[in-house]
Amino acid sequence: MTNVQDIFSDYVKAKPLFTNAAALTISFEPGTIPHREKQVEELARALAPVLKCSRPSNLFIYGKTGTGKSLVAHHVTTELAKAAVGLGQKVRVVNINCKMKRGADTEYRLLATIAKQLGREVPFTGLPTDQVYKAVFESIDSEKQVVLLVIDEIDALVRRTGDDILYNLTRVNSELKQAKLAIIGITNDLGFIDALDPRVRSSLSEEEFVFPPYNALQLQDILRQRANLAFAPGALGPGVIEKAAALAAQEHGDARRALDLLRVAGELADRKGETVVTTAHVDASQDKIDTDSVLETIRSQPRQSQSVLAAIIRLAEKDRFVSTGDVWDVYNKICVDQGLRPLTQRRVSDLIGELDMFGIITARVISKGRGGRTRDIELALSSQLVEKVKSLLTEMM
DNA sequence: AGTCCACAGGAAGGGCAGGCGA
DNA sequence: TCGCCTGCCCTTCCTGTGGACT
Repeated sequence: MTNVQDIFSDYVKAKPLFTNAAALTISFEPGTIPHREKQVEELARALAPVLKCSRPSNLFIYGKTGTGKSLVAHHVTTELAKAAVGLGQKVRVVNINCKMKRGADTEYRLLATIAKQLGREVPFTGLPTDQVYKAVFESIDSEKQVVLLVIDEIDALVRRTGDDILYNLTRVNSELKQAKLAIIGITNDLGFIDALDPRVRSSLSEEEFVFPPYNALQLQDILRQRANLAFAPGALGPGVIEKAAALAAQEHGDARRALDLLRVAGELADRKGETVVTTAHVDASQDKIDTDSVLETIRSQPRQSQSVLAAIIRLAEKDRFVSTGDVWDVYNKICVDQGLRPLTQRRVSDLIGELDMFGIITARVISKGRGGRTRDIELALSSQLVEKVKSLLTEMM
């Protein structure tokens, strides 16, 4: 039998793999950003007018997930604010991420978050919207300053709330007496700007920047830079960085994914008490990341949504073709068993759409002629993962 | 060509909870 | 405590639709 004390003492005695694991997280800001020198320079030039207290153009940054958009924007605006201090100017940077739940997913909350970051407390619900606009406006115009409003995942905001808020924000400048406001919009949806109201489009997107995906070699450079900070010398086995970079390059050159792969591979090796991270750990890391994210998504869903998924799994085991109507029938039975009040078919249809969006299922609208129009629903998970999901659902329901 | 199925999905609105000021 | 305002989840009602069948 293994002695628990031995495990602990082995762990303490073992040479540490990590020297600074934080260097592998997305929030870590390295001093330089490899392969984004051009973008950093262009963005800096576009924002430089701030230092002469004039308003820079509103900017728009496009690029897929993990292409360094937020990192570059954060880096340049932070440096800009520093430079401004030296010149006796005041630059305030307000960072908003619209994907953060309860942060900026509605017009009201976005405004409340902006006001809060500018030092003005606004209750997270309760006030009429025009009053919140007023609070934001006043806190921007409270002194002679340039406010840079960095809105990350701006497409998520517009999808949820429409583009009125952007229209209103872009018009704020004409009313400001002493301050100036510039908006930096960041999105990974390349078609996003075309869907905007033309008035918003022209004023919001005065200058555009496109961040291309990283290729495998560039990802290797990024990983090496971070790995040098994160791992002890000799902790990475041969081919580890190359493998993590190659896997992430397949996922549209996502640096975030590459960093996650390396970090989790390190954690897996560390947990087993091994002194070197190998390519096998990178493979295991890929599985673990995918599994964990799926299970976590499912765990965070409300019971109704879990019941819909349980119905889909039950049907998918019997039949290859699963339609919305089938799901609704089985879902109703599950609700009776669970003592849940069943939702309407309309609502269940939306829940199916959400599961599709999460990538847990794929739901394609098809027409079966006289058989009607419905969705063809399939599980998008491996059979191993389905088993794990099933036991998670039985545990939770 | 027209019909008809089984939904998709948009629009409107109800009910509730959280939070405010009076 | 009350009236008001918000977001959120949900229902109800409705129109739209691809393609097999008549």
